[in-house]
Amino acid sequence: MPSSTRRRLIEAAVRRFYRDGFRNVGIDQVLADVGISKTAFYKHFESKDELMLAALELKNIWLQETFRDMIRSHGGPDPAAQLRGLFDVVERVINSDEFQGCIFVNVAMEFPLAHEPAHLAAAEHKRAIESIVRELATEEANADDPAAMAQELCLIIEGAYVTRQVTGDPQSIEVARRVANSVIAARLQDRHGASRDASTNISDGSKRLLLTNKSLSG
Amino acid sequence: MPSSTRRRLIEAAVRRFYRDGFRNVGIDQVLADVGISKTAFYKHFESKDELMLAALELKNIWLQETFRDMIRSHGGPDPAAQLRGLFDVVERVINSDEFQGCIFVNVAMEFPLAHEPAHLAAAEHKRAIESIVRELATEEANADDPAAMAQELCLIIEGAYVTRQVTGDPQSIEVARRVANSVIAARLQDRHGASRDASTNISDGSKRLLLTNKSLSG
DNA sequence: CTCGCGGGTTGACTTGGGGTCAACCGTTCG
DNA sequence: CGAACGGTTGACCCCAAGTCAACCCGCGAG
Repeated sequence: MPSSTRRRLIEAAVRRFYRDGFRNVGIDQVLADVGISKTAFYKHFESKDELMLAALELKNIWLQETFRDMIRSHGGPDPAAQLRGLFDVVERVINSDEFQGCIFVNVAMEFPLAHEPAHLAAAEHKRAIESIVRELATEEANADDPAAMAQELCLIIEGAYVTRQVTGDPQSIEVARRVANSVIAARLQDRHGASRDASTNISDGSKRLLLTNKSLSG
Repeated sequence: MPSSTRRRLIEAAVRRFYRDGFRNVGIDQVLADVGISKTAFYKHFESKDELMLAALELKNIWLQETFRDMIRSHGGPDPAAQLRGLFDVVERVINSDEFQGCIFVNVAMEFPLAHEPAHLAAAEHKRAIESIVRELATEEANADDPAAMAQELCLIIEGAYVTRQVTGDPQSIEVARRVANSVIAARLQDRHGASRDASTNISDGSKRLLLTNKSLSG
């Protein structure tokens, strides 16, 4: 059993590191959150870096599950609407109270060199998300090239995250939706009457999700 | 006159901070590059933060100029090709030897809180780039909504930068081009025969730029 | 019962980076 | 000449990461 203290450390670390950035957070702050001494900490983790990696791991599986669940819960017959529903998920993430960008992008920027463990974790996470989107495109839509569409949608999602985070502009989801609609329209076969509404600004799924809206992070 | 030493400090700072991240770089490394003592440094700058801000300022004007120049030098009669030419610039940036993402995004991620000076500088830079793109869309193309198109293209560019930086995938420019082509096709009036080639994968301007390809950073 | 062990404590310590300070040096320019 | 400028050295402070020794407590097994 991973000793509930370890868990609590990881969770506190996620919160702190995500909000303030890894290098900006002293280990002491995390320790204060958990109510533990430094010496005790180093019996659970070898280093601050290892704590961060554990935090990323947690976020990684958690986010994949959340993404999958939320997409599934948007089950509808229309493949184009399904794909657009992706951006309802992104919207929830972006509009969550504590949104500070995608934690994996953040960490990849703090550790710019590709070989660093944190950077690798970020890359792996992105691959995982892309493969979720690819599944969706393959199974549920009549796309002419699901893999290409997944790449495109993921690039748009990244753009939405980072634009929102850097500029603070809450419009970026709407921009992303418009771009996504263009891409989806271009990629989808001309069935279901879904191909020619490329520049409608607001997805029809926008209002479907009105849940708690807490504690999300891309 | 800003005392060429100051300039050299800024330039060394740009290199170091960009490659390794701000917090990862000790001031001593920058000082070693320039060949100056710590005390001397603090006669030029109040703090490491101020050095970083100066470095961002330099990059900001430099990048704006570069962007403007490179776009202008792609002057051609076809508005759609003009807009697509934007992505030749992005491609050069992304494929430059020392590409490590957009330095402004990087710094905005290292300083996630919106009120921090570095974060503000990043936001301002992005606004400036967007207004350059908006100019282009307004002057040179028959876009139905230039402002909206500028937002969309900038979001795509961000997506290309960050995807490339996080995953290391050099394909991301091609993905971005495809997405951009969809958007441009959807946004452009149906003149010049430019509207229905939305999913052609490679822009025709790709090969036009074969210059030195050194020292660019988004 | 006691021994070991897991989880925790304290306090003192080292190392490294940001940043300060005092004192000194050489060139240039009015 | 002397002030101002750009530079030096070496000692110093503070803070955060990480180490170490010593101690405490509860608990299950021999």
